[in-house]
Order: sequence, then C-alpha cells, then structure tokens
Amino acid sequence: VDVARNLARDAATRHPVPPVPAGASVRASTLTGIAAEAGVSVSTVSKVLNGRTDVAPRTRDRIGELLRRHGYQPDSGQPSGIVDLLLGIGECPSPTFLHNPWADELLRGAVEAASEAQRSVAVTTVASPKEFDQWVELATARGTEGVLSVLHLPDGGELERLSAAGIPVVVIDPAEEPGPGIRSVGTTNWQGGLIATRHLVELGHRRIAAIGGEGAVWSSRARLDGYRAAMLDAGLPVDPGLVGRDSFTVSGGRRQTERLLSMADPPTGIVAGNDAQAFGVLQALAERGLRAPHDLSVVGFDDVPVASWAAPPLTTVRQPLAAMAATAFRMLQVSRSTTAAEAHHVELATNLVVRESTAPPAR
Amino acid sequence: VDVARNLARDAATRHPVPPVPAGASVRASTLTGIAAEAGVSVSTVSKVLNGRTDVAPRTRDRIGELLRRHGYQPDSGQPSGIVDLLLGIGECPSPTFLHNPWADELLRGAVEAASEAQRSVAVTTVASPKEFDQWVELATARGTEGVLSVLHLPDGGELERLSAAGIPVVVIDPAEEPGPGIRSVGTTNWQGGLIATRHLVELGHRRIAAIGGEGAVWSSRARLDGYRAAMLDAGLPVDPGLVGRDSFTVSGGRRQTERLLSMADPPTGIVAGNDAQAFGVLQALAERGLRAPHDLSVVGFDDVPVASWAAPPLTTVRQPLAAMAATAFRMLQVSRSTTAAEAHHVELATNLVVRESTAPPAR
DNA sequence: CTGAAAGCGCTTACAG
DNA sequence: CTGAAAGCGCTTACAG
Repeated sequence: VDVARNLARDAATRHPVPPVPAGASVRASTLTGIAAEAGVSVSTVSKVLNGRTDVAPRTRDRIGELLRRHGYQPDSGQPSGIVDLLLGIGECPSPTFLHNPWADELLRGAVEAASEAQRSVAVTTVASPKEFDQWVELATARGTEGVLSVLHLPDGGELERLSAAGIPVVVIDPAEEPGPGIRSVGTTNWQGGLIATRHLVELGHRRIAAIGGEGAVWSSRARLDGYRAAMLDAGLPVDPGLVGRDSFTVSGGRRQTERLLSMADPPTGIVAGNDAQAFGVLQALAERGLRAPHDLSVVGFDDVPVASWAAPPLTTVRQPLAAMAATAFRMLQVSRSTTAAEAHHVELATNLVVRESTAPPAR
Repeated sequence: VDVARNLARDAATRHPVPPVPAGASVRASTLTGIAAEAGVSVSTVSKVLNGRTDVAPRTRDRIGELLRRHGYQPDSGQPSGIVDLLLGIGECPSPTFLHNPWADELLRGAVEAASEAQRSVAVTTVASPKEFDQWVELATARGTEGVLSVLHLPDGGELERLSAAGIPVVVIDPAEEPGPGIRSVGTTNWQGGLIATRHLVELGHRRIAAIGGEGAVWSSRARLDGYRAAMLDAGLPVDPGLVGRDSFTVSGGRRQTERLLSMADPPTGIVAGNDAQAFGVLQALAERGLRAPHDLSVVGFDDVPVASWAAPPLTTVRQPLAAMAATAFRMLQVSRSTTAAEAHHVELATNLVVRESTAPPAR
C-alpha cells in the first residue's frame, strides 16, 4: 500500500517521460525516476549507486539494471568532459609501459580526437587488478565518459563493474583475442607480417628470419603467421631455426640477432616483431662492425616516431596508432547515444614505410 | 535589518568556521558561507557564479573576490580529481610536440605522482592562444585542480584568467626565462653542459664541438654556456666554428655534423643539444661509414627513454624528467593548501649517464 | 538589482 | 533490508 502511494506521488512529481529513453541522445535520468520505475524509494537507489551493502541482492540487481539501461550519470548537470586512457602495464610486453614510445602516438591520437569533441583525456597506468578497481572508483566518482583501454582486455568482473557504472569501453590493440562482448580497435597484424616479409622477398632475399613476441601475445602470433604466409607464397622454406621468439624489447632483438648471426647459414634479412626489436638488431650489427642494409636488411613493426631516428632510418610496417586511438574514441561516443551499442572489432590497415634499413642482399 | 537577520541565520546554519580557511588543507566553502561573509543572499552569489548579468558590478566584484579567496569549487562535494598537463605546441622546438619522446617521461612522472594522490592527469595540447582560452573554459567547467604547463610560460593575460578561476599553475622546463610571478621546475642546464663537456675533456678530447638550439631557447643557452665554461676550465680554446646552432631535431644534428666533419680540422667529440640531435650525429656518421665512439664521441642531452636504443647506446646528460613532473605536481598541491603560495623556481640536478657513444679519441 | 521561497537531486542517520 | 524525514548545496521564477 505504501509502495503504491509512493509510486503515485513520484509519478506525479516526475515530468511525463517514457520509462526508458530508447535511442534518444542525452537524457538525464534522476534517482527519483529510477526509484519510481523500480518501485523502491530514492534512498534505496542512492544506496545502490554508492555501493552501500545494506541492500538486498535482488533489489540491487534490479536497480543496477535500470541504472544501466537509463545510462544514469551522477551529477547529471554537465558532463565531466573526461575520457580515460588506461594503460595496462600488467600484461604488456615491456614492464614500464610508458617508456615505450609506442604509447606516445596513441595518446596523441586520443588527445586530438578528444579535443575536437571538447573532451580531455585522462591518462592512468594500471599495473594490477587492485589498481584497476581503484581506478574504477576514482573514475566513476568524477564521472568519466568512457575508457580507452590499451592492450588490456577487461575480464568479466571488470566489465561488469564498468557497465554497472555505465562506463563504455573500447579496447585498443587487445593483447588477447577479443571476445564477442567487447568492442576493440586493432590493426591488420597478419597483413603487416605479410607485407614486411614480401618486401624482403621482392628485394631478392631468400633466407629471411622473423622475430616474434613471447608467449601468446595476440598481435605477435598474427604477424608471425603473415611472415609464414609470405614465405609460402614465394615458395621459400620456413626454417624453424629462423624464427625466434623473444621479449618485445631492444635486448630481445639483440639476443635473437646474435643467435641468427652465429648460424652456419645466417639470414640476409630479418623481420622484427616491433621497432624496439629492430633497434636491437641494429645494435647487434654495429657491435660486430656490420651495417644495415649492406650486411643485413631489417624491417621493424609499429613505425614508432623514433623509427626515423635510427641509423639507418628504419624500414618498418606502420601501425596507424593515432588513427586507431581516434577511432576508438569515436566508438566510445556512439555508444553513449545508442542504447545498446553492438559489440564489434575494427581493424585499421597497416602499410609499409620504406626507409633505409632494407636493400637487396649483398653477395 | 533584513541583511542582519540574514547574516545571523546563516551564521547559525554554518558550521563554526573562521572566515578565510588560511593554511588549512582542503576546506570546501559553500555558497551559503560566502553569502554570509559578503552580506548578501545565496541567490546573488549563485548569480555571480553563473555569470548572470543582473548583479551590481560592485557586488559582483566583492563576491568574485571572496569566491577566489576561498578557492571556491563548483560541485564542492568531491574535488574533480583532475590535474591538467598542458603541452604548449606553439613555441617548442619540434612542431609536433607529442612526437617527441621527451614528453613521455614527463607524462609518466606526472601520472605516477598524481596517482599516489588519487588524482588523474588530463593531457591537452595547445597550439595557439585561442586554443589556450578554450582549454581554460573547458578546464574550469570541469573544475581542474591545477595546471602543469610544459615549456609554455603563460603570459600576463593567461595568468590572470587562471588565477581568476582559482587554478594554480606550475611551469615545467620553461622555454623562456621565468618571471618572478610564476612557479616553475627546471634542471641545471648549465651544469649539464659543463659535465657533458668535461666528460669528453677527461677522455682526452681537445677539439670538442657543441650543438645548440635555435634562437633564444632558454635551456639551450645555459647548456652552451656550460660547454664554454668547461672548455675554459680545461684551458681549451673555443673555436666559434665548433659551435653550431640548429633545430632540436635529428636532422638538425645531422646537418651540423656534416658541417663539422667537412672542416679542415674536425672535432673528435660533439656535445649535442639534446638526444634527437645526438641521434642525428650518429646518422651522419653512419652515412660516411664512420662509427661512434671509434671515429667520434657524442654526448646527448635529456636521456630520453630511447637513448639506450641507439647503436651504440648513447652517453647522455640525464634530465630527471619524471622527477621534474612529480615535483611540479607537488608544488601544485601545496599551493592549494596555502593561501598565498610564494612564487619560486626549483632546479633538479642533471647527471651524466655514460653508455657507449663516448671513448678516448682514436689517433 | 536583490532576496525569500519553492524546488531539485542527492545523501544520510535513524526508526522499523 | 527498507524508506520517511531532515537536510545540504545549489538554481530559478518571481515579487519588490
């Protein structure tokens, strides 16, 4: 009886609004509205919102669902104007992530796209699940408009926390295979491996080595497969000794090059797993008094801004990092205006940037 | 009479608080408090806050002053949790600023310091005074807690806008000489130039060249002077032909090296103006089939993360970029808790990182 | 140009 | 576990 009276009063107070906003653009729902719809008091909704524990699980679920559906924003007054860029340190190749020039261009792309939309990009590095949770807390408190997660593919629990808080996510260059429930932006890694290798083939190389990343890094597997495909296309055998896996760092590239160079029949060209490894290749060569491309050709991967700083400037497969970030940012925006943003994965094309570290083999 | 009654009532409502927070840490002032102090109604204060026009100029000024003094924050409930890192593209060496790995470590330092304080760093690039104004608008709307301005030294008007909005500023590595009214963090550039040069002297070099930045870049002048001081100390003449000024880029370093190498009596060591130039030196050498440190020693400046990627790994003067950003962040925080934060400039020490691009001269 | 009053969206201590 | 009530900080239409 009380509940019914309550409902009636609240309904009278509310503006006459259809219960669920559907595809409409921005519609600030209020606790009062949600409470009426859920048939509970505003206090209870407020508790759910603030993570209080004294709410029955079923009630909490029902209200949570409603909050999500309405895309409820705290302080709904003005939007926060902040989009978060989350750098997952944990599972990425190099432990000190921001030390990787790779992140730089990603950040640039995100900042540019955001500034066009009158938004700012907040950068956070996250090294552990605990830090991730802390970040969710912080970001919900200040009302982030969405997360661009670099490399890190949020797990089920994280996804739930995010969606409970109404925060849309897009993953950039997922480190693992992205599942169906999540949107992401990547590049054509397989094709990148293919064109890098084909470039060397076309220059006349026959013994071509490839360096991959460690373990199951998703992008690395595809690149290596592209390498194999190109070798196959050219009718060239893939000598297992010519394929090395190592960390995505300078020393990884260096180590593999030393191994390769000490083979009885060393390669004349190397397709590195990324630009850092390619710099390592160059270092290993220099140490032996050798030079690229005269003694060995190298192709990098990423086209990190400093790729052109190398001596000689690095031929590399360009990953359009800035464009990837901008695309991810835009995906975030559309998800805010449609009720159910469908999950999808977009891949941006890689392309070869020929500089001076590749040439026909000597002899 | 009414005003008096008002005051009395408001004073009763308010918690017993001294009128101005003084050195206390975080104290959220409310409209009610400000109104009582100004002897006006909350409505009037609210109008001033929202830029309504129907407020007498004198009243508006008085209230504005009070709001500023109290460091009034909208939504004072929770602080925004955002500190801005502003990258001034306009006057810095390389036009596409974020392409400079230099920014990376700065960002890392800021992000780490901020995260300890439960804050996030919003990154914005600003290319023109107009963009700067737009940023101020955006940042005040979302309530930034302060600005870390990289390179860009805000001018009088900008400073005024910032202080009117109650936003504290600290400049990192000011591109020009910082005036007395502003706080900033830099490094001991002069000493850096000195130790880089002295290192080459100690290795036995006599003909040592130096590359500086273009125009009046503040930090570059100091570095060059440090070079001269070290030469003087060693009783070595400073041949004007041995000092070149060029852009702070790879091609700048390359160009100067070509010039230097074609001299009748070329130098055996080069002190570059920054790491990018040092990479350019390495490129110029490689093109002539020469190698560092065998044919020529090079010292960089900055110790950008990729300095160790060079072949050979670069000996360079380390600028503690991350620590600088962290220091600047902390200066921002203290300014929030003290009423009048005194202006000052702090310089962090540079130090030499010896890697493999330097050695005693050949012959 | 000013402020009393109504109201909004939210939170929280407390009674049940 | 739930909600009525009090309260907070703010805004705004309106009376003067």
